[in-house]
Amino acid sequence: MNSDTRWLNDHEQEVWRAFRELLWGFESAMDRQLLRDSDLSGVEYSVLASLSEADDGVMRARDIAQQLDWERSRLSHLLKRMEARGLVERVTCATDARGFNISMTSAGWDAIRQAAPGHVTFVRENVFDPLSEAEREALLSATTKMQQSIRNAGLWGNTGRSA
Amino acid sequence: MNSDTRWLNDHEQEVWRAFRELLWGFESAMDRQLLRDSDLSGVEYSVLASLSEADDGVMRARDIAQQLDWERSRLSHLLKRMEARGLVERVTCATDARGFNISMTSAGWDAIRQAAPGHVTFVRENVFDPLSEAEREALLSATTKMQQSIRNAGLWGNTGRSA
DNA sequence: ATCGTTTTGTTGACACGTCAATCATGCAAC
DNA sequence: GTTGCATGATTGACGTGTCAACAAAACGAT
Repeated sequence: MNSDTRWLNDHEQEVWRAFRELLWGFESAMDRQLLRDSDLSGVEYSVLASLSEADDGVMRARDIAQQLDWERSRLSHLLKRMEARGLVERVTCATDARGFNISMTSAGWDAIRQAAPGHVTFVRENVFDPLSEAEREALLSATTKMQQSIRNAGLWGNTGRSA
Repeated sequence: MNSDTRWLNDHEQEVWRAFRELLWGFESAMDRQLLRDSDLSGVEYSVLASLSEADDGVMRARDIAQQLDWERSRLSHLLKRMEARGLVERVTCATDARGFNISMTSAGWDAIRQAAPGHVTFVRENVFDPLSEAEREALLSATTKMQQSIRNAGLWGNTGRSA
């Protein structure tokens, strides 16, 4: 991987730079919109959105982590802060004394209900509206392929292990 | 923005989910590769790459921040760590007593020279190789349009102000 | 039953980012 | 030249992520 490195030509540089810029900027723009309109951070929104898809707003911590493809410790740290903010509650689990059921409080429900429309609108206005149908399809196939390639390289996800 | 929210249909959900997954996963995979092969974090690499493009490996901190579109404080914190690691040095600036010249040490040069091939190879293998020419073009136009849209919405970059 | 392993989750140390406050310098207006 | 504002950079508080170490319960084999 030394002198036979296939460096990027000018046009590739341009594509790469645009993609890279979007990569860091999109997330932070989304967080900014969320924080501005709803006082929820992006990660908090993710957790609440997962919970809201469960029937009663209750999930095992393990399942949330798996669904979001997060490390357990990451979730644990966040839940501690969210519990302190009154968005969720940890409830000991009846069927497994190790586990916890994470339950959305009514404040959590309020927060996600209030935040969702603005979030969806952000996605619609900044992803779907600006793109042609062909571009949307290309975006899907391109992202899928890149992800698959990274997976094959063993570099995807939480430190390799599925966690 | 309430009951007239245009929610996502199933296919849009699929596109969005794939894009979102890539958004967080790509960066972290890139960081992982870099850390594994070169003991540099992604942000450290960015700074060193910027510096390496200046003739002598010296830039004003302000210019680095501008080029990377970072907040000054972010750069300042990072430079403190990088200086502690011996990758760069802060040198007082002759022409402006407020400013600092950031200068790459020889250890910094070594690090970036050692890391660059693996990084470029990562990009080549996980972005360009898996995509068709049409997909590469669509990726460029799609990312450009999304970014432009976010800019128009006033949500791009460091807290709005150009910093 | 007990031993070893896996699963579930927490904790602490540290890297990293944002925000608001601070401080000194440059600079322009008067 | 001093007043006022913009610029360059740092700091501290705090939210966030990773990693490694840990503890306790569950489970599977014997």
